[in-house]
Amino acid sequence: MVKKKTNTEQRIVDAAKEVFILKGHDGARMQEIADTASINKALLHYYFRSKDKLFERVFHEVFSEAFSSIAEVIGRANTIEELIEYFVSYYVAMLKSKPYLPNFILHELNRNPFMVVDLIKDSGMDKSFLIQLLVKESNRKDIRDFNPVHIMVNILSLSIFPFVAAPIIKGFIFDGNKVEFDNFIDERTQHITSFINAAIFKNQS
Amino acid sequence: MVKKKTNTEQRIVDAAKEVFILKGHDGARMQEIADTASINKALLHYYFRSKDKLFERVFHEVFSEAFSSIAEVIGRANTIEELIEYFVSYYVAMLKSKPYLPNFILHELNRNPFMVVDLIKDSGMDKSFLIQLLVKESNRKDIRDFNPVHIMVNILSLSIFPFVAAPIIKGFIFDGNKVEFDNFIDERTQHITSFINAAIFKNQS
DNA sequence: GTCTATAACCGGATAGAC
DNA sequence: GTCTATCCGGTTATAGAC
Repeated sequence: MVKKKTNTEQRIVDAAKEVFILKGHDGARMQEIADTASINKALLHYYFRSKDKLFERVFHEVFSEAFSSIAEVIGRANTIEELIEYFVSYYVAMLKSKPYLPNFILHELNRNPFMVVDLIKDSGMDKSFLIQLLVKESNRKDIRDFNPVHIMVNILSLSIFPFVAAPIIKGFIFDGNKVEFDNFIDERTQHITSFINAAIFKNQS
Repeated sequence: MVKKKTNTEQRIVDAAKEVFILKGHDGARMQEIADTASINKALLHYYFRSKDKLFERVFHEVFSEAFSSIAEVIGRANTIEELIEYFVSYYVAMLKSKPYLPNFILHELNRNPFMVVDLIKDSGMDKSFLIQLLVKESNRKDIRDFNPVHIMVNILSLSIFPFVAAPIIKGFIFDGNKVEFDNFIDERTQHITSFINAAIFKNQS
């Protein structure tokens, strides 16, 4: 049986998550984390030896929040239609509830690319299954001739990028109007799936 | 006539650009910038009063490298086909030569969202022209019924995101093979334009 | 303008009492 | 486990000679 984590330890991790997400690894201050957790700096070092160790813990937790169930979602798909639908609806819904995720991960991707890529490889996401499915489906008569890798990148781009660029879309396109932006996000799953389907299927009017 | 900038000043800005892009605002060190420019720290403060002032100068320069000609490119478009072609080919080519740009700007977008959005507004990019063109074109009989804002965001997403996520695509999809990744980028302009065209135009086989 | 030396400060980490 | 007090290295910024 897993030993129950102390209350303080979780409080620290939660506070660290908040500050690291807001300020990034380099911008975050141990003092601010301590203040947010309502404890003192020394205690941070008692639970986690260093800032880097604390960050590592936070990153792993945040990362698995994002990727723990994606492999299973993909695995259920038998056709490209299902893959698109499952993938997009899962990603957009998940990012709607955790909009900070893409920037947090991309930030670390720049500081430490190999570590992040290794984490993705270990996440259970089955690349060969994905490629196999896409290659098989690309032979269908009703589907246009596209490179499966581009299709995969397109699905990711259309789902994730609006969250990465959210302040620009909100500020520039919607003049800071939060309601209009939220509407836009709510329409997004439906729009992306029909947009991609229109692109890859032949003979639709 | 504009006074010619001293050699040293430009050397500092170039060095700062390099370091800030690589390490980000918070991760960059004035010492490293000085070393890169082959001068000493004191001289940095002689030319620019503080780290923040130097960063501001660098950011403005990098930003205008990215956006100075985009407004003119968009302005030449009369139809949605032209808009897509001009926009995608300009962006992908520009990002191919400056792949660091998206992350640098997105990083600052998190630190300072309003400043970045204000810069975009002042960049001469004519939002109403863009919307007007898209709305007009969306009435065409040969075009599917799509929300113009989503189309605009799609064009941006498909063009920019692969550069943002480059280490993941390179590392995870292409197993670190740089040549395959470069090929992928070279195919990208062509792929995106035909993908978007297939999505928005009716009755294509 | 450019340098060396140093001030002033900040932030991560530790010592040691309770 | 939790606290206060403090250390110590590193970083921005300045003083002052040349």
